[in-house]
Amino acid sequence: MHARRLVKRSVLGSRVYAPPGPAGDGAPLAVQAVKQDNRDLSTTGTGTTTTGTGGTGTTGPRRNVYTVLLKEFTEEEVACGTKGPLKPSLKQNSNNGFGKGLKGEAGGPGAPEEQRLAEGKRLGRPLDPDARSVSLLEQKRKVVSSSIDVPHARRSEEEVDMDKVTAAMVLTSLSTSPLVRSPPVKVSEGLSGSWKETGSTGPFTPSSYSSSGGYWSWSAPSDQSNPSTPSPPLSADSFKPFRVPSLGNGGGGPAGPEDPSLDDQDGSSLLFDEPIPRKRKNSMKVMFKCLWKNCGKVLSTAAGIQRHIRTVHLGRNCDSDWSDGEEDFYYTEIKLNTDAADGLGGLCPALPSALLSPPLPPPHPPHLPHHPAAGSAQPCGDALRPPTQNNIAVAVAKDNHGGACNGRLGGGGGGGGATPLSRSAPSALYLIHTDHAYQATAPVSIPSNGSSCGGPALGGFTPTNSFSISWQSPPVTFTGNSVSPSKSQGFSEQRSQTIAVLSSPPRATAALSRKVRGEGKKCRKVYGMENRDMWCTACRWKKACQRFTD
DNA sequence: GCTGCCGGGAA
DNA sequence: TTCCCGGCAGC
Repeated sequence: MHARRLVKRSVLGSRVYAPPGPAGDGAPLAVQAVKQDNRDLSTTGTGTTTTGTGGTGTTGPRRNVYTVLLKEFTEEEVACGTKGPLKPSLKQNSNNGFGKGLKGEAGGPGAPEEQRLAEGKRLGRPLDPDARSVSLLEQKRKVVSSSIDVPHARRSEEEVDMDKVTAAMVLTSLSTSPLVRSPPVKVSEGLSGSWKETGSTGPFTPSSYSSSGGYWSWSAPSDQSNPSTPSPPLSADSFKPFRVPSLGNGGGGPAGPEDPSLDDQDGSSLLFDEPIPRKRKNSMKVMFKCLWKNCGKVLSTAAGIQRHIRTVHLGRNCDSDWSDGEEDFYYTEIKLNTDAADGLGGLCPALPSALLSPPLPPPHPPHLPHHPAAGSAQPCGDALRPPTQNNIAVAVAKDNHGGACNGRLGGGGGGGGATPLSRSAPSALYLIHTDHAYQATAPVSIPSNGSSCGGPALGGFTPTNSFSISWQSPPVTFTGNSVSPSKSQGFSEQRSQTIAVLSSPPRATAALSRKVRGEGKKCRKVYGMENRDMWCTACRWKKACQRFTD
């Protein structure tokens, strides 16, 4: 059971980007497992990433150690799949679907075994702990490591990048997101098994928005194939923070904790186990906006926007509903707050109006992958690679962050969401949900490290920034570069002013304005308590005497 | 402790 | 708007 969980959580087969640097300039990496019999766990130092994987608990006295390696592949290897370890998965999966890919890979001698193993686990049957386990592990290793998602036969660089991004995000989620503690079990499975099948036959249940399956979703129901995960099925909403790739509003970073905002309500609730107010959720209307340059078309359904992108921008056959998910990166989700009472008025206080006032830059549709400005606007993002056609990660991250603070904030900089809709609709902003308590008293501190990271998207929140808002306690902290240089100044200045106003002690002003106590005779003294009815009205009311003013 | 009066609630 | 009162602050 545990072993299986580990396997499922394994990143084997995932492709990730190495951080920009001398060694790995974003070169695609594949996580592979190398079996090393009888090796001590502590000696697995060959790989970039090491981890003791499953099997240690079921292999008996003889321990097999698997070293997870990050292997590098050239663009050609990844994109063409003509050679190298990735080839099998590419070929096998090129028939549109992980599940199929998995099966294809497992089509060998190990497939039935794997299936039986799964079934056996499902039925709670004990497994044969001996050689069978070993072979199973090897098979599993094969299956997992080779089942790298290859969405479709049409294997363009963009698609490759999408996979990379997905893998990277998964890894990020696994390592950083507390939320992933339980859901993550599905990650590798999703990647290796049923991602692309979510829409149709796979065990995965497509999230409410995943009409195309272009983005990965964890909204897998209680994983029918894996009873070992007690986690209850999460609602589609609960996964919003994770569906970043397709959600422009998405909160923050690639996964979870960093992203506060937008989906804050969801994200925070997930992070802090706070129930999500139904009211707000119901008041949010979701729209989908095309991010294609100079387009900005807004549709009410994901399918519609995808079709739009597919046909209008990608020039694909409109008759075909087939989608490889590419469209997902060209539109963003916009939440419109339809609840007037809880809408802008309620939210604005959280973000001082001054913050919202900065002149909006000219509409600049955040054209994700193609937008040159985006890259120039965010020179820093270690997690972000230069804005090349390949770099969908940038788009995703930007999109998410823009969403995080979305709206006008997000609409800002380099490629934010300064689209007509985002500007006209207060919605984006809404993504920063606040509690009134916080609004009222919150001492707001915005420690900005003032790095060169001029925020592109709206505020320029980058994955490396930490943006945290506590909805429970007044202190609200914004850490990291939240805005672009030019904008940040105005932003911070105005903000500080606002803060000053907010924090100004009422008492102090009251003391200054408090009427100096009159030393003269007052009605009370003159008439005494007995003749109170002779007092002036003010005196009777304990107000400043109007009769004997000083 | 007395007194002036601000802030705010109730009618 | 009027009436009333809790509570703060000066003395």
